[in-house]
Amino acid sequence: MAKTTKVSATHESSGLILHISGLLPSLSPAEQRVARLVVADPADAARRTITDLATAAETSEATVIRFCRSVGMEGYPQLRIRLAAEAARRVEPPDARVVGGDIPPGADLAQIIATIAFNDARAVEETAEQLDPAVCEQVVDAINGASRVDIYGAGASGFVASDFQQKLHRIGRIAFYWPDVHTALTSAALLGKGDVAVGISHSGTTSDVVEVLQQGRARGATTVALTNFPRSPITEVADYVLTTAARETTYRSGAMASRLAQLTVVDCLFVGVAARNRTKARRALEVTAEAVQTHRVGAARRSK
Amino acid sequence: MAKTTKVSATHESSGLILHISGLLPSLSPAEQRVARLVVADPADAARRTITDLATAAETSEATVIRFCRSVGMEGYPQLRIRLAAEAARRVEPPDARVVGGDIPPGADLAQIIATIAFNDARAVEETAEQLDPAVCEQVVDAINGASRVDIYGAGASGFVASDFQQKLHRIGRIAFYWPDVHTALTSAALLGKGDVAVGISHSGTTSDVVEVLQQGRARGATTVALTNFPRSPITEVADYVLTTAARETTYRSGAMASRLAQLTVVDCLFVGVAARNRTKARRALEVTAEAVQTHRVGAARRSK
DNA sequence: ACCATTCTGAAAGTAAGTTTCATCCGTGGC
DNA sequence: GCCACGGATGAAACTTACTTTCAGAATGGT
Repeated sequence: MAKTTKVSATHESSGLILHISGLLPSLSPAEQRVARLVVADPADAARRTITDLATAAETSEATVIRFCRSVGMEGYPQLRIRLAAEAARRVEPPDARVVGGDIPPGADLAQIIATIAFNDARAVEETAEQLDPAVCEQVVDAINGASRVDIYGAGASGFVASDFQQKLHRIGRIAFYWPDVHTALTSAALLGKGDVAVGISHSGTTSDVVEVLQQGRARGATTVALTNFPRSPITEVADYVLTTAARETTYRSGAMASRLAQLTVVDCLFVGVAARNRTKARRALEVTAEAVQTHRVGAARRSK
Repeated sequence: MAKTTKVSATHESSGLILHISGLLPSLSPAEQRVARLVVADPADAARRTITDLATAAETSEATVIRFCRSVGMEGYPQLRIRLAAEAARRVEPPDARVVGGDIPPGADLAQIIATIAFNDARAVEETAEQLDPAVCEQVVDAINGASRVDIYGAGASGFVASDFQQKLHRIGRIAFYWPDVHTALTSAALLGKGDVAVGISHSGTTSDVVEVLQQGRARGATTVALTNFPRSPITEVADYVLTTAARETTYRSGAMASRLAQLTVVDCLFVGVAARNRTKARRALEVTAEAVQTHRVGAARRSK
């Protein structure tokens, strides 16, 4: 019987729309059509009856109901009122900055900056909003109790993995990051009960990372996935799933906002772990800070 | 002639609840009972079915419908979504969270998450706000015209440097990141006019980075500094200075928010460069994306 | 006491939402 | 190439929610 994978359920009142767009790739085609309508204009969707919406999505009512269930709602009326609530909450930014939108061709730098910052900040905020503290807590506990933590990530997610490793190391936790698949597999094979393996992948489909995590799990380690898509392959080999909430654009394929969201989650876990052992962590930080002191040059008035 | 009590229709999105309490005295007793429930807890009312609400108000469904009409709604479902929307709107902003504040000792994870996300998002937004588009433009131009770009950074800033390098590389620009000081110095020594050297340092005092940037400048390269402190040593060896705006806390010495701010700036520069040569950059991105395709596992049907 | 008017809920009626099920389609095994 | 299987899908049956109708009860004026 499976180790019940606990997807951090979008919790309480907010983030449904994000949750839906995260789930989008894992939905069936007909459901995707519904989802797109809903995401495109939640307020409008809330106004429609189920039959109406089904027609607009060129599908049957049954599919709309299936869609409701897929995104974790009981039924259509429930979805409807949640959508209304969310639509009301987001008092859309007045200007024409399409959330998650592409950068218009003729954009000048000022526009580009505004758009990127807007999307990045959003991704961070929304990720935090939908992050389930309970799941985080369990992950923190796992890391805290681990004799060793392995962190995996490829490409852009590799930087995040590396960053996490370095952070844990600075507070005296034994953590590793393996940029190379083979070494990573070897390392994962040596994990055991009480150890923790963290896999980071924006898409959740990076086979290398999934494989390594799988390996770790097979050895009895507690596995954690950090991804943007709660139903992606990586979540199937994870005991705990933490999701980011970045709506990526086409042009910014590097998954830019996603990276920031990942870092935010990493920071939260890090502070969580550090907070568990406050004095020790602080000492460790001070010592490591001192270690690089000689590589600093004078001046720089620290703003307090 | 019936006195069609046409109450000035509550207009558009807001004020329904107020409107209802205004009309309350003019309603019939049974309707008043309904109204009181609704006003007392709109969100709760929105969750109930008409039968449920009728029972709670000790009356019949018919009366609830009459109530809907009395307050200017078409029917119960309409009332329901309006109530949901209003209830959602009236949630106050996330209380006084000290900007840049430390994490309080007794904090639980939910608080930690909120604080970190808040600070991170602020750092990103504020960085974008104070970023000078004109300077960015010049930096973008310099990078765009460079035959080679060197990027330097140590510690946490090293990840950012590395990230920037990888991004530029993905769109076909020749860029390097040197994690090691000696190699970096060697590389910097080989820079020439028309090349660009970028130094990243949160504090602006990392001697390794400053030295290398200095070296690059001496060789005639255009130098760019990315730091949080506009008066720090690194700015003295830079032709262009880009600043982040992160207010760091004491405990979070890892300069967590700063890193996100740096990444945002990097993203802006990157998109700026990419936008200069749109089709070529897009092609390059597509090619590199394809290159990793075989390392993805199925499932997650990507929409379109 | 009587009628007119309004209020009210039961019950009938209609529309919305939900379930079931047969069919279809693509995939993988033989 | 064929077949079995499983998921996806919509038609139709079904259930529940919502709306209307209507007759009785309450009120209030004469």
